[in-house]
Amino acid sequence: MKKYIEILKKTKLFARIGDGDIEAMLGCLGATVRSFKKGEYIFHEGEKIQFITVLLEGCILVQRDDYWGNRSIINRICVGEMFGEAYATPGSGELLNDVVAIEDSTVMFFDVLRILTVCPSACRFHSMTVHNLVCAISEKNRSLVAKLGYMSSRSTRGKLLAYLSDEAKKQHSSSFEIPFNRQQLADFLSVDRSAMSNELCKMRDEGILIFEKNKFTLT
Amino acid sequence: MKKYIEILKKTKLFARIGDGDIEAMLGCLGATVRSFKKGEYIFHEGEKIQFITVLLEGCILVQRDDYWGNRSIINRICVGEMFGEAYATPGSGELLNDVVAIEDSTVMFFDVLRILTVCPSACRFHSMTVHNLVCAISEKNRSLVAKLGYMSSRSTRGKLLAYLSDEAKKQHSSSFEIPFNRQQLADFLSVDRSAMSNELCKMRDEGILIFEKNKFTLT
DNA sequence: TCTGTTTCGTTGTAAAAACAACCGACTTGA
DNA sequence: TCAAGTCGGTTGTTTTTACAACGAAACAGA
Repeated sequence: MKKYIEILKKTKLFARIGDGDIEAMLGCLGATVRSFKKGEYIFHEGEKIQFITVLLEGCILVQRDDYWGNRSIINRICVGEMFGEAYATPGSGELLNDVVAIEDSTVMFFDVLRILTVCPSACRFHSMTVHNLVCAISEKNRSLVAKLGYMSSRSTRGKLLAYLSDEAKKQHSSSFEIPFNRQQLADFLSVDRSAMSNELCKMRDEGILIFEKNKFTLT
Repeated sequence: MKKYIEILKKTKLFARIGDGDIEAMLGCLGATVRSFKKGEYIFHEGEKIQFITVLLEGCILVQRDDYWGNRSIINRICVGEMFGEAYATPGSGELLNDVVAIEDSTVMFFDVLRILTVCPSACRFHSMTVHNLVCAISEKNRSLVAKLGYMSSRSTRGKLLAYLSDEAKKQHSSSFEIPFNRQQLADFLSVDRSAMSNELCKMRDEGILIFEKNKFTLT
């Protein structure tokens, strides 16, 4: 466990909690660790889960394949980020998405009930963790609304511009890298890959942007 | 305040908290009430807010108009539901949407900092409220993911079927009413109203569904 | 009752997206 | 180093959507 403290202290869930305290809390929260190979599923659609999870190593996609095989990528989880939190809370139904490792990954599981109900005052940082949890879920909520914003554009170009300009803003630079290859970006924005590729090249020819692989510059 | 207790006790935020205790908490949480006329804005895009709000009377839309005048409806808030919670938490940026009353409405405001940080043990139901808050935000989160699911369909028909079948499931009946008129539904699904109207009629002619105004039956 | 407004279906046209198929550049690994 | 697989761009065709415009029905208010 100890070797993951450095990662955990940078997460939203354990913000403003000291190293020693985090270590003490892991037991209190019933934390467990598991590794997954590239391509392995961490959760399946339809599952009921009671774990909040934090990614310690690797990379994970939250996605969904519909009846006709169209894949839609909801979110990409990077090291230190949380997932599953919305489906772990009491009263939530089954998972609506698959969660799959796209690199060899390590994941830490927390029983959500122990976060929400056990020893709210006995463990001195417990209430801070709950506070952090509220903020983290809120943030996830905002990023979902942002994604709805990209997807509500009627055209492929509109979706691309909405996403790319938001990404530039987030990274405080008109030059930035995106965490997707072309197929993944298309699945993320729910558009056809070739049509998207086409549109990107058109925009490049019009001088709106420059790109090379997954590195983009808005001009 | 007293007359709103009946509504508040049915909300997610005050679940499992008794009438008397709710009344006592309103002061502790610094609750205030304000009324809005139909068409009035409760919050504007770009605002910074620190209030969690509960709708006591009326009806509210969370929406956004883009540069070209395309309106996109994120969510419809009914009596007893909460809004603004994702943008009220510390560290969140400005509001990404407008919040507008589409009927004469009454809203209760709670200072989020007083929920999250004041008297976590002094007030005996405070921690229960925080627990409720986590669950409520999670639920909002899931409904956003569900909406992403509708919108990730490539076709208008796919979006309609995804939304309508989900609504049927939610209301436990193949006959149900939706809370939107045609234009609002189109804005909610980010499609053209006339194209959507067209598609609905085609589906009706194919025997997939029946509808009359905002009452639908899937067959 | 008259009038203006909202709502919803319908139509035709132009634009855009999906789809399928293919190619070349690169990477991987046996 | 050869073969297979991945990735991204390109092209042409078909389907779908957006857009604009109109009309009928229902409704609200003076």
